[in-house]
Amino acid sequence: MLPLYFLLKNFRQIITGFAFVYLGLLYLAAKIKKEPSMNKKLSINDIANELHVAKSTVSFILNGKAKEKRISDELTEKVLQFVKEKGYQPNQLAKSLSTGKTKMICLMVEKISDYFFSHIAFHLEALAYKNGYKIIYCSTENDPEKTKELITLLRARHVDGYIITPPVGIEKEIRALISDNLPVVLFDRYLPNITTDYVGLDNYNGTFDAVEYLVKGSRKKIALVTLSSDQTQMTERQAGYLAAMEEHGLSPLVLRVSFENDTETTVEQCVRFIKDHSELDAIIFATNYLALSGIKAISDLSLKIPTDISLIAFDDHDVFKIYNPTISAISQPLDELAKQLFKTLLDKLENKVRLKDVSKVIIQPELILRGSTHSP
Amino acid sequence: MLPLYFLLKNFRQIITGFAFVYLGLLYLAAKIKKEPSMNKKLSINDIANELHVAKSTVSFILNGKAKEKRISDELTEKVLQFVKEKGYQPNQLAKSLSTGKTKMICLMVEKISDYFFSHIAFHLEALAYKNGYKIIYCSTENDPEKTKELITLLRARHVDGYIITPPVGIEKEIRALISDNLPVVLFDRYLPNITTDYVGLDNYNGTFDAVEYLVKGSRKKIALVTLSSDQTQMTERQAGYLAAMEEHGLSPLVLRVSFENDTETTVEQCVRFIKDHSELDAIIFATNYLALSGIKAISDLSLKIPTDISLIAFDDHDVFKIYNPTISAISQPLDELAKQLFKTLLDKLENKVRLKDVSKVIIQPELILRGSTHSP
DNA sequence: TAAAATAGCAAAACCGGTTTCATAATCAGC
DNA sequence: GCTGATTATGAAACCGGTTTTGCTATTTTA
Repeated sequence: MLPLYFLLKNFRQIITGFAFVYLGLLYLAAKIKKEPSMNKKLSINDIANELHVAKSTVSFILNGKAKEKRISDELTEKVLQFVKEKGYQPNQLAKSLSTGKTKMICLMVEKISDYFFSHIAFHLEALAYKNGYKIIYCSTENDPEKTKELITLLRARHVDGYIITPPVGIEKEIRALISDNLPVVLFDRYLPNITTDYVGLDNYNGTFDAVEYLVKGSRKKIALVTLSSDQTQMTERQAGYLAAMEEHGLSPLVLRVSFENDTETTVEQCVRFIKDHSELDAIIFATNYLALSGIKAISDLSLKIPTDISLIAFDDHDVFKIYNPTISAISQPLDELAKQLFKTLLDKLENKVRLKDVSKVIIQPELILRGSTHSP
Repeated sequence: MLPLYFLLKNFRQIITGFAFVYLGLLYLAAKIKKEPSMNKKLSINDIANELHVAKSTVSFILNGKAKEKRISDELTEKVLQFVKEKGYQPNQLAKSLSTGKTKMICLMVEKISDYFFSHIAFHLEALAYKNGYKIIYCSTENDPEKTKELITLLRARHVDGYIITPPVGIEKEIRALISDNLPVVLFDRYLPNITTDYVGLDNYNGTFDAVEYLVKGSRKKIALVTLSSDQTQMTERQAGYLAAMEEHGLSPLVLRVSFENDTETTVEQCVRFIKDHSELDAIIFATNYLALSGIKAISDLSLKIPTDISLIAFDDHDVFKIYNPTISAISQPLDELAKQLFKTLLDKLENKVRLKDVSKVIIQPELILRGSTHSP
C-alpha cells in the first residue's frame, strides 16, 4: 500500500510534472508532424480537426444522417462544403473494416479467357459498377485444390459475395461459405448435393431441341461430341441428346474427349471418330471450342458442310457468324445470364431476399440456325 | 479546486466503488458475449486472450519476427501450434489498413471480353496468384470519363498498383497516380506526354514486316483496314504500313472504320471498300475483329483467299487457326506480354526498382504464316 | 418552477491488425 | 553493490472509418 499512498500524497506535484512534460512533447510532435508536408490523403480526422468538430459528426453528415442525428443545417453545410472543396474520398479499407462490408464480389470461373466467361465477366462488371461493387476474378482451371485455396484467400479479404462455377470436390468449402452466411451463387454448373442459389442454362432442352431440329431436317445418324466430364452442364447436355435420340428411335453415338487435350489431339480424335463412323450425317458439339476443333477435322477430311455433315455447336462464338458456311449454335443469352446472376446475388447482398431462401434460375437457350444445318 | 480536492480525499473509496461496478459489468459483458455463440471468426485478440499473451507478441510470431524480437522458442511454438489447430486466417482488411498495402492490383483494359485482354487477364492472374496478389478488373470502354471515375474508386480502395490500357484524355489522372507514388504500368497503348512504365508490342515492325512479306509474295496493291483511332498502337500500326509501302514505292490505301461500328456496318464498309478497289490483292487488318469482319466481307463477295486476295490480321485469334483457309497473323505473344507486364509492376511494388526509374518494354510480334498468304 | 425531454454535438469504443515504446527480470562488469 | 546491457514480453498508439454513449444547454411539460 505504501507506493499507492505516496502517489496520493504527491498527486498534484506529479500531475503538474506530467503536464509540463506532456506539453513539451505535444509541441515537439507538432513540429515533427508539420515538417514532412507529405501529400498524405485527407482523412476524416483531418476534416474534424480543421473544422473543430468531432469526427463522429463528420461521419454522420457524410453518411446522410445529419437530420437523423439532429445536426444543424449550418454545420452540415459547412462540412459538406469543405469536403467538396478538398475532394475528400473516404478510405474504403477503414470503412470495410468497421462495417464488415467490402463492396467486392468474387467471380470464380473455370478460365477467365474463355469466350463464355470473359463475356459474362464483362456484363457482370457493368452491373457491379452501377451498384457500387468491384469484382475480383479468379480462374479455378477446374482444380478443386486451387479453388479451395482461392476461397480461403478471398474469405480473408472478406468479399461480400461469391459467383462460382464450381469444380466437383469443393462441396465442403461451399457449405462452409453458406453456413457463415455468405451469399453464394453457383453458375453454369451446380453441385447436386448442395442447396444454394443457381443460375444456369436449360442444357437439356438445348441439345434436345438441336436433335429435334436435325431430325426434322432428315438427319438420322447424329453424333454428340462432348467432354469426358461429370460436371452438370455436360451431363445435362448429354442427357438431352440421349433422350431426344431415344424419342426418335435413333441409336446414339457419343465421342468423349478429355478436358486436358490440346487442340491438335482433339482434332485428331475427331478425324478418327468421323472416319470410323462414315455413316454420320450430323454432329452436335457440346462446347464451342470442341466445335472449332471439329470444324478443323471436317475441313481436313474435305467434307462439305452441311451437304455431307450438319453441325450444331453448344454455345455461340463470334467465329460461327463469319465462318463459311456460318455455324448454327445453341446460344446462351450472355447478357440475360449475367443479369440474372447479378440480380440473384444482389438480392442477397441487400437483404431483399432471405439468405436461406434459394432461387434457381434456368435460362432457355436459343437455337440459332445458320448455314451449317439444312432447313427441314 | 474543491472538487479535485474532494476526489483526492476520497480516492480509495471511489476506486473501490468503481472496482465493484467494473467487476459487475465485466461479468455481464461476459454473459452477454458468450450467449450468442456466433461463429465469429477468430481474431488475433482472441488468440492473445486464450493464450494469455499480448497480441503484439502473437503478431510478431505470425509474421516470422519471433527471433528478431527475441521471443522464446517455447512461446513461439505454442502460438504457432494454436493457430494451426484453429485454422486462423488474419483479416486482410485490418492488415491492409495498418500496413497500407492491399495486395490488390487493378487491371484496367478497354474491354475485358476481348480475346486479347481476356487472355492477358488469364496470364496475369496466374502470376498474381503466385505472388499473393489479387486482381480487380474493369473495362474502360475507351471512355475517359468512366475511366476517371474508375481510378477514383480504385484509389479509395487503395489498390497497390495499376495496369492500364489508357484512353486518351486521362493524362491528368495518371499523372496524379504517379505523383502519389503509385506504380502505374501502361500497356498495349501509351500516352505520349507521360513518362511512365510501359509494356507493349512493336506495332510498327509488325505491319512493316507484314507488308514486306506480302511484297515478296508479289503483292502490289496492299490495303490497310484500321480503326479511326488516335491511340498509339493504332497509329504505330498505320505508320509501319505506310513506311513499308513507301519503301517499296507502292501507293498506300487505307480504310478507317469507326470504333463504334457494329459488325454488320463494318462488314458493309469492307464490302464497299473492296468493290471500289477491285485492283486490291492483299489486305492487312489492324485488329483481329476487323479481320473477322473483313473475312466475312470477302466471303460475301465470293472472293478466294489467297488466290484473289491475301490476308494478314494483326493479333492472332483461335479462329484463324481453324478457318479455311487458315489466316496469317501478326501475333502478340500473350504470355510474354503478361509476364513482362507483371514483372514491371512487381519490381515497383517490391521496391526492386525505384519508382522514378521508368522502363519501356517493347515486345517483338511474330508473323505467323498460314493459308491466307502466298509464300514468296 | 422544477423536472423531463430534446437539440446539438463531443468523446470514446470498436473493427483487427502492425509497430513503437515501456518494463521487469536477469546478468555482466566495475 | 550499483550500474548498464540484454532478454522476453506487455501495453498502448495507430491506421481511418462507424456507432454507441455521454454531456450540456435549451425547450417543453407537469
